[in-house]
Amino acid sequence: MKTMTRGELAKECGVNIEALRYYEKRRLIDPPMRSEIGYRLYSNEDAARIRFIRNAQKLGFTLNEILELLKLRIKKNESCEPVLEKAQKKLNEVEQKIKGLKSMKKVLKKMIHRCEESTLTSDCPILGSFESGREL
Amino acid sequence: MKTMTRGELAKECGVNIEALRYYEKRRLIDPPMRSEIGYRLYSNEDAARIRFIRNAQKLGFTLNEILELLKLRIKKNESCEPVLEKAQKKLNEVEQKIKGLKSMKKVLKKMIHRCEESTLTSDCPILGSFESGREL
DNA sequence: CTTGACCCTGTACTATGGTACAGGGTGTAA
DNA sequence: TTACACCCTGTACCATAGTACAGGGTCAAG
Repeated sequence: MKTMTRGELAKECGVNIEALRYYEKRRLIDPPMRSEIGYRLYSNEDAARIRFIRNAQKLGFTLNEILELLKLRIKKNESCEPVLEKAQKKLNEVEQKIKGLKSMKKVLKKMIHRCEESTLTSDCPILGSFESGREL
Repeated sequence: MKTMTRGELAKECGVNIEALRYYEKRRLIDPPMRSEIGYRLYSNEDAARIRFIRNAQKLGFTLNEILELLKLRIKKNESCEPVLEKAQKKLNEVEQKIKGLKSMKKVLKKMIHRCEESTLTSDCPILGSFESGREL
């Protein structure tokens, strides 16, 4: 199995090298293997995890929430129930977020549309459409 | 026009009273009118703004980004161009976020589905589907 | 055989987004 | 008229999520 050092992984995932140590401390990634002289050796799975973390953060999840997401898996001979429940809850959250973003998208599109239609010298009739909040 | 005090607005929007002062300092809301004895008097538009801010935060926008969103409007006799450009950029961001959330939703749904299908004593075949990150 | 580019640990500092007083004013209700 | 619930300002503190050293080890190239 191919392994990476901390610097390599940081580069590959576009994160600061110190963030990797921080994620380890926060238990978002397992303590990686170590080389003979004590260097961390990361796997491709670690890289996938880091990318997952960054993606989820951009979508508005906190590190604690991401930890919960990452723990959502079933071990052999254990009941699915608790995982199912959490997955259901997360699914709801995700659907709410999508809904919110879709409203935002709609308003932005309307705005762009109106901008493009009006001539540059006339005023755009958008004032008040966004901050009214009624559409979110 | 009906006005609200700080406490009333905070209650209505479900935010801490001090957050309102903070948003004012960060220029996310305009300095509100004051009563004779110096109390802040907020309008319904202020309330809408506060709700917008909270919504946008849940969707992963920072206060600076939200400020940009809120500034996206066209004043009379000004060119649409710069606003159009920013709106376009924001639209892209929003669409990316939706895409990411949809992937997450797909994985969660698959998980829930598999959980529901399997009997409680058998193992769920999910191990590794999520943290691989390939689906995001 | 030392210089440079990595890595290690521990600890301190930072930015963002609040939250919590302290010390003081106002206005109504008992 | 005083007690209480509000409001004001300023400033200090807090959690989260990093980021940046300091002080030290390893190893390959010049």
